[in-house]
Amino acid sequence: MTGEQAIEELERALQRKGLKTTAQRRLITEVFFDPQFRQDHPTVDTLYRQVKSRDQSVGFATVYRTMKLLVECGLASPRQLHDNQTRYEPESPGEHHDHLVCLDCGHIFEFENEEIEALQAREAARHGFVVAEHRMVLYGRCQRDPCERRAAATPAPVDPSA
Amino acid sequence: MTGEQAIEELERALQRKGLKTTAQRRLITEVFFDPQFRQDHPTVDTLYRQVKSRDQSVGFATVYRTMKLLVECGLASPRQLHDNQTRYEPESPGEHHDHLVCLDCGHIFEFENEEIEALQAREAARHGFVVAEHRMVLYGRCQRDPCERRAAATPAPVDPSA
DNA sequence: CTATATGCAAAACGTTTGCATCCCT
DNA sequence: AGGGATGCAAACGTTTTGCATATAG
Repeated sequence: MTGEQAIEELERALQRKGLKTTAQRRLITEVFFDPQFRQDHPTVDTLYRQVKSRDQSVGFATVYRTMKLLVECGLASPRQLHDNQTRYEPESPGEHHDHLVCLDCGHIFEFENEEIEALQAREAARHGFVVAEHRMVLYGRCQRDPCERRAAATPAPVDPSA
Repeated sequence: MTGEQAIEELERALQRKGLKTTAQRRLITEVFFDPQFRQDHPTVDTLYRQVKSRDQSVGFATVYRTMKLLVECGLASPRQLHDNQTRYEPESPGEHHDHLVCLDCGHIFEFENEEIEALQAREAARHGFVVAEHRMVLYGRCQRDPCERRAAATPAPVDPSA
């Protein structure tokens, strides 16, 4: 979904809920759906800085409130990955993916595996559950260039338990 | 592992590290390994209150520090489940399990599924990863008595994204 | 015009840390 | 005796909230 499409969808959702379309909401949505963030799982702080650079007057709280709003509208999903900050990613309805986090460089990969999801559903059923959603994060070491070099030298900066 | 066994193991680990056995560490470990907590995934706050009820003088920071210590000694594992509080569970070496959280009553079940873990490893390998650890939480609805009744009546108190 | 949204600052939250004191070893 | 451990309170980083003001519908 492009930024423009996202803004349109947001406006439709706002109208449905009787809420207002504002310049801030449009701007934050546009920044969030910017191609540079598509794989980036930005934190609110990151988004705030990006937004601020385009409109100095936007406040912190507005970014927090707008991201919550995007979640409610189904346009974003919050994720708790490797640190204690909430990260957001654009949501494409019907699609689901999980995460692979590199313990050395912190890089985040995405994957989707229907076989695993089927087994999750079966396991849940064994306990009398119906799965509504799930979170799965695998922690390991990636083979990207900066990371391989770093792996030998410095200690892991990522705490998987955090 | 019983509380007594845990304390013994802790003392061995402390000695190995040149650290000190104290009444507080023993008490916190004993409380944490109390049968009432075995399935409970207590937060630091819960543990603190339990500990405090047995020894009024124990401080908050000591519970935090001791839980971190237990993690280092391999006696506890921190978990981020459905809220923003770190929960701890007793660790039995070599064993791993994942969690199933009821969206209605917040009850936490545990499960283990080697088939899923094998698929996770394969998926990671596909991306050039070796999995060091993983977190998997399934959110759904359980069939316990209070929960089934509640499901129809009140909204879900658990936020899976938190 | 009115309800909603905003920006700011202050509060809240879970957690960590500095420091004087205490107490295992 | 001495280094680690404790309790307290203050600091921390992230997120939420109260409130006066601004603005969309």
